[in-house]
Amino acid sequence: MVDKKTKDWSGCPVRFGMSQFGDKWSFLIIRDLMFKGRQYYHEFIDAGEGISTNILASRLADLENNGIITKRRDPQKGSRYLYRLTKKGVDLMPMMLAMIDWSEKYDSGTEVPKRFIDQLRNNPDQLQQEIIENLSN
Amino acid sequence: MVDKKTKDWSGCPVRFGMSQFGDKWSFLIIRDLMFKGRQYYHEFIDAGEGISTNILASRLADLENNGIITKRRDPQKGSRYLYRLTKKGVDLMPMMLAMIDWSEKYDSGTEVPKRFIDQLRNNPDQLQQEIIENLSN
DNA sequence: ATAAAACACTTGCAAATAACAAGTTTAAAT
DNA sequence: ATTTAAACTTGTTATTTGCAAGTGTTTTAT
Repeated sequence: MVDKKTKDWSGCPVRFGMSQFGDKWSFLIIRDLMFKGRQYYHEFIDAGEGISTNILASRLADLENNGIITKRRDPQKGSRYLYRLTKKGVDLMPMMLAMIDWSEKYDSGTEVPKRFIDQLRNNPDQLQQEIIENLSN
Repeated sequence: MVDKKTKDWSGCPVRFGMSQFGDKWSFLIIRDLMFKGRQYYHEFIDAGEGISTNILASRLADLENNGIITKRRDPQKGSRYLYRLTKKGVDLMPMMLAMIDWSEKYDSGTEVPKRFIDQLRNNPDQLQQEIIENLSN
């Protein structure tokens, strides 16, 4: 559970954000959903970040409770669930992109494709539109 | 320590960000420095978020090691230290502003001044300049 | 010059959280 | 009807956090 004690805290927008998605694993799940095309439980597990199954289940439940993702049966294969960003989740994109921009600037080892970072800096609105269109609905 | 195991991880910009400032307390310290004019240890303690002294000391050391803040003696009062954002720290502002924008949109209880949020949405560059000018150098 | 106060930590310990491994449940395919 | 796959859940151990109290350095007061 992310920031259980202050779940209902309100007033400061930074603290509100932290209470909604403010831990490492939540950020990585949102990244997977937003930029990597991952949408199944096993894809998050296999992403290679080393998240434990109980923590993944807990974070997915938190994000769902906070209205950032939805969970439903996969119509193609009913034994598994399909996780998707809601509008509220997609609206985190400017923040995620700002973070990517910053990291690309300060981490020499970052691996953002040149085309991505160029477009992020020259035409962020179009980049965002393209990413949104790529999210299956 | 924030994300000790993956301190030197590189490749993914989101994960890099998480390794540099990716926990609740680091975000709140950056918020204090960036928007609230706080720059002393005791001001972070007194901010009312309930951070423990050991955790604050640990996070300040992490942020300093990561080049996001600097620590020096206060020229006015040598018994205390002055914490400041570096350029690298100030460059987190777009991300922080994007987060504030999102929270204001989704948290009815948020308390961002109307003038701030209007300017954020209409003229973010100017808002940013004003905030930077307010940071004492 | 010495003692007291302010400030920024540091340490020790109990409580909470996360990681790891193994087991359970539900639906699908055979 | 049985087996397999997928998504958890549970139990245990390790790590991190929160809390209370103590320490070291610099400033202020006497």
